Amino acid sequence: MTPENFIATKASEAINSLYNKHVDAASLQVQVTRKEFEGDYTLVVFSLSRFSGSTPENTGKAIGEWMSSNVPEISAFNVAKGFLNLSFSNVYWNGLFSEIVSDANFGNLPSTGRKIMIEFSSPNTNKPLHLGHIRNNLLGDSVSKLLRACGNNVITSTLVNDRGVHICKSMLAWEKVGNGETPESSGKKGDHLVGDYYVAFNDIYKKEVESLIAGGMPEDEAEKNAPSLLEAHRMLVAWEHNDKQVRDLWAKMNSWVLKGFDETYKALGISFDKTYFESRTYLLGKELVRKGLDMGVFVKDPDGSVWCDLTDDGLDRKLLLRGDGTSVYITQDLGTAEKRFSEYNLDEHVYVVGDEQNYHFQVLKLILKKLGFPWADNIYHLSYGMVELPDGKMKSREGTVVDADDLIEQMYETAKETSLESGKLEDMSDEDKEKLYHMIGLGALKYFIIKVDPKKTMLFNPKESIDFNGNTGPFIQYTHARIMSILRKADEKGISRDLSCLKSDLPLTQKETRLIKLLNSYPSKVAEAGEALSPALIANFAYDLAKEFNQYYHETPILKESFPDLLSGRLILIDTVASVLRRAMGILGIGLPDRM
RNA sequence: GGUUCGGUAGCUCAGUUGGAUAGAGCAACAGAUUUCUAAUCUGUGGGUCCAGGGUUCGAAUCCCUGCCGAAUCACCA
Repeated sequence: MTPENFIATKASEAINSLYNKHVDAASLQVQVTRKEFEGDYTLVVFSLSRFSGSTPENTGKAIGEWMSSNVPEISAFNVAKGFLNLSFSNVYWNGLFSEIVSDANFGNLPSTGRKIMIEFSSPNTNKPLHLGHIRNNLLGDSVSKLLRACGNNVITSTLVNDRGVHICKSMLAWEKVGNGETPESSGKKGDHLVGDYYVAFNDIYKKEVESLIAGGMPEDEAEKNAPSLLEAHRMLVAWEHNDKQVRDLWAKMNSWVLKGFDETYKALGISFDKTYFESRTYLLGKELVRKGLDMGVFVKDPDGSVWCDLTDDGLDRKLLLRGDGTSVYITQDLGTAEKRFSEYNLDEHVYVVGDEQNYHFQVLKLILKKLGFPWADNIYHLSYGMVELPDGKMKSREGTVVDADDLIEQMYETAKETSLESGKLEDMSDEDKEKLYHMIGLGALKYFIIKVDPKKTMLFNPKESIDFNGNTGPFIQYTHARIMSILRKADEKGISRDLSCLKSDLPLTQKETRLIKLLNSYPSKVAEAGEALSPALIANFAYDLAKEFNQYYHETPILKESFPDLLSGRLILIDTVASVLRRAMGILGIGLPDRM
């Protein structure tokens, strides 16, 4: 039981005993006491005057007196306005501390038996990943780990958008001006190579449009009739008709891109349990359209196109099948959702997709509901805002896109520079150093992005992101490294860390009870974050804990003086801090080094 | 125009089911290193929580109106 629940329960008993009124413990408000007041937890008593018929102050006093004489764990109380501040005894904190230490599975919630699929990343195979994808990938990866920590069976998946006219554009440009260039022959990473031809296509296209306009064609018509664009469309049709030459080229270039993506994912420390390819799923959903027509939830227009009328729900009419019978994006999504739920027997499905698709997912859910699927309510769109740069939005046309690989490299380099400046790693092997630079650089990047509320448009300042102070990943990594350093030193000195020293009368300083309080709140923080699909909550928790530890570290000579039991108890405490930091940062996908 | 989401310190962001004098970091300034790692810590200054109204013991938080910003409203994906 958490301290908050404990107090609520006891307070409910107090009210029962004092005023002979029943009040549900869950309805009572208990919060952590603010720093400037004496006490550990605070019961808000304003609303309890109705039971006592007295002022909040008197009510607080009465309940406080009852608790301090009837609840041995409560050592003191004071009342300020309508707030009853309660202090726990040293015995209680020691007990709580022992519980945390002895729970090998601390912070991992019991199994829910629920199976959840989470789809994220979902890249197009015509260009490399950029900063926007990084936010997506990091969110998806950390949320999947968070849901696992919450006791769910999680399947990570990605849907590779490997077909469509945008892919044909890269292919076409490669055919025209590529001279047979390959990743091997050019030394370029596959996704970058293909991306270059996507850019090359746009150059060709732009010139064609210009010359058509110069020849007297209106702009909008020129944009539709540029020869290369028409050619790309013909290529798409050939692809759909399984034209061998087109398919071979497509398969070859896609394999380059996918290999490039794999490297980026590996550098980010991300993997998927299941990879779907749009080229194999894009025809799904037509069955559902038929079903919807039979059920009368869809309508067919005279031209043969099929629609779902959502005007009663405050939305528009949504197209599901074109007049020629071909499907559109949402048709495919309906089909894949149905397939996944039935194939995997899912309880929930989370989609990590940018907020420009909020409307799409609103519609998707609504249509699935109209089709009568009971799981339609268990679809969550984890929507995230755009990443902007100090000089504005990223625009691929203007070349202001931050490339994922470049960024990762840049973070690594900065971590390396800063580490070299500190000069603390001279005796470390080169191999370990490389690992460490990567861990720090990536930790900085991941933490910077994950700590921001997903739905907010965020500003990414490349310079500031590589800050190793303050609320950053490296700060937490550094805190961990310091703890490990102390533990190493303790081992050298032969100081034991025997759990038997944890007796109920071990004296604790205020800073130490604060640390225990924080540690103890971790499981409920995980539950809360899992509920809200918000790894940012975990990031902020980790920072709070690291900060609290650093303050403690500064004013407490951990290895100096004191009795053996006290010394041993302190070491166990900071060891537990390190272990909870590892758990929390593990959810964010951030590694913690033993030294740095 | 409709819908959805944002607006908190100079900047980047927290702020729990409505609770006490709204918090961090960065930047600025002033301090602390014979140390268990100073990549740290302490202090100072900095606020019309977009504006106005409402609900109540109590509002950054909930409701209404307005202002500003973003996304979206495709036979694109």
